[in-house]
Amino acid sequence: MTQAPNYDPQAIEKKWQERWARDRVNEPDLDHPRRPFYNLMMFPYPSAEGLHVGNMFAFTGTDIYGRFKRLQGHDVFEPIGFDAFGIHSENYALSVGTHPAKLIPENIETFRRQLKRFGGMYDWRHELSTTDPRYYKWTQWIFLQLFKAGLAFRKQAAVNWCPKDMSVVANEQVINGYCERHPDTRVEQRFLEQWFFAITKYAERLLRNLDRLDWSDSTRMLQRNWIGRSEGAELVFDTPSGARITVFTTRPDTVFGATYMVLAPEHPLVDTLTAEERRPAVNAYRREVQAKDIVSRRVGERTKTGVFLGSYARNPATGEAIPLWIADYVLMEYGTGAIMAVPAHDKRDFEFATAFQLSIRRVVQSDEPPPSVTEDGVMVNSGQFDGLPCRGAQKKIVAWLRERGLATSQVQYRLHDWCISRQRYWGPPIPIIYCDRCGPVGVPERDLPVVLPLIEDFRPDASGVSPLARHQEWYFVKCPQCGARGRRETDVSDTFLDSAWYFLRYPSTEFDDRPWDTKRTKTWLPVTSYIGGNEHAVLHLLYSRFVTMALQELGHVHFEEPFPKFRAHGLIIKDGAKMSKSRGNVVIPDAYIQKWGADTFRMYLMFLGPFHEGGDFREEGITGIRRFLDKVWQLAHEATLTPAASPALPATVERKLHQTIRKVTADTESLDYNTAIAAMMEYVNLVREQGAGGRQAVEPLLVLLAPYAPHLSEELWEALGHDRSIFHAPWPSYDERLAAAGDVEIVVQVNGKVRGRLTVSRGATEAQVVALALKDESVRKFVDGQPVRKTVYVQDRLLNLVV
RNA sequence: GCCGGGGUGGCGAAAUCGGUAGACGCAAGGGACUUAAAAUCCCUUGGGGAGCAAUCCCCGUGCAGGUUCGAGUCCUGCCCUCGGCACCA
Repeated sequence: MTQAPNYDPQAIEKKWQERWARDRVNEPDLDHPRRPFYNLMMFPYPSAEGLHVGNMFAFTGTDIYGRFKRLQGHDVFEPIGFDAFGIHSENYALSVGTHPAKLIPENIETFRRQLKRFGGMYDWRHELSTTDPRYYKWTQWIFLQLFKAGLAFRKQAAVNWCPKDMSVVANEQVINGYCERHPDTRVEQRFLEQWFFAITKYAERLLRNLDRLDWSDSTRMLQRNWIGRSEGAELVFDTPSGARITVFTTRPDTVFGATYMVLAPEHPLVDTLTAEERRPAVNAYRREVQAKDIVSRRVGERTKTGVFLGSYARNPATGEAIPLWIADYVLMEYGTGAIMAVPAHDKRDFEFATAFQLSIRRVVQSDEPPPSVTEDGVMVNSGQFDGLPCRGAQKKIVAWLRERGLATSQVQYRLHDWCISRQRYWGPPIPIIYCDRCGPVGVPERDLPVVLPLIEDFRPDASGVSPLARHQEWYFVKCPQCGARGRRETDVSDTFLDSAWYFLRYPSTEFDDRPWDTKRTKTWLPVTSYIGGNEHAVLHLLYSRFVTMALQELGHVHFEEPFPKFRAHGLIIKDGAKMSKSRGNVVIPDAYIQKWGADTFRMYLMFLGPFHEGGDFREEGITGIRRFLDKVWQLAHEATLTPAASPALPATVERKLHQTIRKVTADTESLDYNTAIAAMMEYVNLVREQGAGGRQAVEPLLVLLAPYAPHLSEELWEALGHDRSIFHAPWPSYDERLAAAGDVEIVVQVNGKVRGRLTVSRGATEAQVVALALKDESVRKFVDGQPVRKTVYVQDRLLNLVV
């Protein structure tokens, strides 16, 4: 036998990466595709540490799917770009004392090299970076469209202020009261004028559409939770002062048990409702609460505090006068900022009532001591509603109060409007000019982009004003409407706005006169398949959906959901913990690729565990993949020696081949890459065992393997005499009959316990199998002469004899 | 507290509809080849027990019950763990 060349991954991977680039195999015809398939992965943030294995895990999984679709005959567009603006980049730049405008291009260069090295099927013609003025021009343009439509607006609001970042951060970037990027820094409460996007206007649609999106359930659940829909009613409580207090409640059936009321300390009616003699105490309490940061108010001390206002409201159901209080456990941002307190049936109200000795009245019968929150009980102490199940009573009570104008059905959402202002430098300037006469005016579209000036002193300070304000010649500008001296908005926009539309830009990167080309967009969007991490379930994915919906309403795109199909991948952890620089457990793939080659490393990551679950990175298993690829290498080189018309495969190998094609096809489609790889391994083991190599056994295998190990498959495909890329080959088809042919082993149970195995031909009847089973010695031993009372037969699988 | 994943050998994991638990791989042990090692190939490998042996029996998928001819899978109640939300009315 001729000596096969050694498998040298470094050499063949270089060879094929160069050839793919030369022959433009990864560049579909964007204008005339026959079967367009937009295969998208979440683009990376180009950190200084470079691509880590977590990125590579996600990108490999996406790339395998793209290559699989390519082999199935689709024109696959798999673009790549960089999410390079943002506080994260800026903080890093500050820490190393280099300007981000210098640092980011270097990082991107590293990422490019790594992404090319691992063999991603990227169309580099359409690379983008969010920091490119050619890109963020259109980020600003989107802001202006939303501004014109009234969907971007300014609002004085309690915002989260991170003292480390020295900037406002969105609710989504606050984790348990701590800054997402500074887990040891508590976020403070500040009142500032900020730009918001009106995402809450779309809450219902964002929620409802989830039902018809083909998304991972886990992701949909996270979004549902985040949007936080509650059904209930708004009830009106009159006061002697004439002021009416509206409350939101999910339990209008308990209104007879409302024995006091609580307003948020910031509630606008507090002044009106405070009795003169209580004013000092009330004001002191309000100051005390304001001094607290959002965190200690929300997640810190849960001890109930509050003060009595010295006045009363009338319970609309009972007509009783009930005392009015303010307390910081009621939040101005949710509902109406005021509640009716039902201490018998709400845990928080109960704690408060107990602390301040307020009366507690049960209105739902229950065996538990108060507070009982059950909705299964029967109404008591509730006038004409006594005896009704409280679920049914909800509607009746609302209807009864509605007649007097004291109730309306109401839906509340937990979702807040999206605060996009950042008092920082490294982002797209918000394209607004303030004029004393005209107010905030949008920068005219012909003047876009508002270029981020290259300033050396970009360090933020605690003033709440962006560093851009220090740049005088940039700051002062003529009002586009009246020509008077105006001032530019100095805040930049949230980096999540950059990433909320990048998928729209990819197919149209060469156009500078439009954000996206209508025809290209009609051809390629919405995105056919999107794969990414669940850490973006409520940030990026929700924002992108909102921006797309708004753009659709404004007539700029033809669809309202950008990602009809989304799959969440798992997380690669290390030693049981999330990889992070601070833990020092970040794994960089370069050394592994250097040692084992990209193909081995790609497959190793996919074999680690289920793609949607992720797994713990440990190096040990990698040799198993290399051994497998060595075997494929050897089989293929042996096959080059067999004639083109090689003899037919033995029946067992042929059957296994068809079963393997079936399984690899199904598993790759569902992203179950670990079991697809296992199936290919089984097949190779069988072929070797049977000594049944040859072209017929190997060529279909190489195509199945091509998405996983593209370089190796190309090399072997060429060695077998093909002169076009393996990615022009058709995905193999299987014959269900051949996959099923042959004998089957049937398990014989007696009373549910396995007592024997029979080999019969496929499709054997129950009678035949029973007859055979009763001849089997070990089966007879357990039947032991007793009459068979019942038989259960599962075709081609199992027979159970019950005696 | 609420909402979701998940708990299977020494390890990573498999197991369409309820139908042979542990595929595939790692590690480990034994053997072959070799002067030797590496590589490669072959065998063994959930636990316990019986037997000279081929082989056979019992137990086993977090815990306790249940449904079923049959449960890793379905139901009830717990425990642990990971993730999300959280004074959200």
